[in-house]
Amino acid sequence: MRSSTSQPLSHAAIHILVAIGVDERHGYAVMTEIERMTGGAVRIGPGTLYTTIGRLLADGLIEESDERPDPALDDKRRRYYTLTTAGRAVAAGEVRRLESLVASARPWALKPDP
Amino acid sequence: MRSSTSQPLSHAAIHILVAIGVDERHGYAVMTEIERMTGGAVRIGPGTLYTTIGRLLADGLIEESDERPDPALDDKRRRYYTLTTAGRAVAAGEVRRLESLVASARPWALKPDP
DNA sequence: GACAATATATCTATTACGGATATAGTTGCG
DNA sequence: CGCAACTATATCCGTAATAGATATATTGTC
Repeated sequence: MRSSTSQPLSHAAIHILVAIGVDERHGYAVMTEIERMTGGAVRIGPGTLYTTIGRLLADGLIEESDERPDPALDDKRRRYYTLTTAGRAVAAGEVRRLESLVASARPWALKPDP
Repeated sequence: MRSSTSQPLSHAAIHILVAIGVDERHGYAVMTEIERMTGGAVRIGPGTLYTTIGRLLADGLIEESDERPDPALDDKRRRYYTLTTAGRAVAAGEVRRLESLVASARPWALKPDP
């Protein structure tokens, strides 16, 4: 267990938290959204996806919501997740960390106009 | 081997590339700089550091430079590294990817004025 | 009903990581 | 000088993270 730390999240965990933070989602949608959002550059397979979701649940960073969409559009196999307050805080911390990493790299890594 | 792909770099590899990109550095300095730059939040141990440097060398993303600083300030054990052209390109790609990740998260993760 | 796509879940092999350990050069100081 | 503490690189090993394969059930479509 590695609960409740301020340590950096894993690669997969960050993407999953961000995907769920943007909008409540079920697992499979998280997987396809990450691929879509990154233009196919980041691909989380089912193995990583569901084990990471399990860890995030255990750590209290996400939780399953019982709100279901319109039954006509629903699928009973789905499990929808939202960020917890803790999850939002941890995600914000990670985002700030990434932001400062990007800030260090931008000057030399990115040209002004590609 | 995982050479020459456009796949995301590992957590450690990104930080090492950025640290070297900011300024030519030797291994130990990379380690301490990453800790300093992240305010202690990210810590790369020697095990991860030197194995990752080895991989980055093998993949041609960094190279050892023979420029040495003022002999008075030098230490012959040190091995200095710089980014290769390929390394700079890969790092830039990663930075852009992180930038767009941050952009997706900023609206909901970060408050306007902290 | 058949069939493909969606959705979750688990197993296993590979890779990444971090701490411990080893070794050696460097610096500072009495 | 001689010794201790720190710097620096390197490897080993146990643990964690990841990806792919597989299994199984549900849903949508023809």
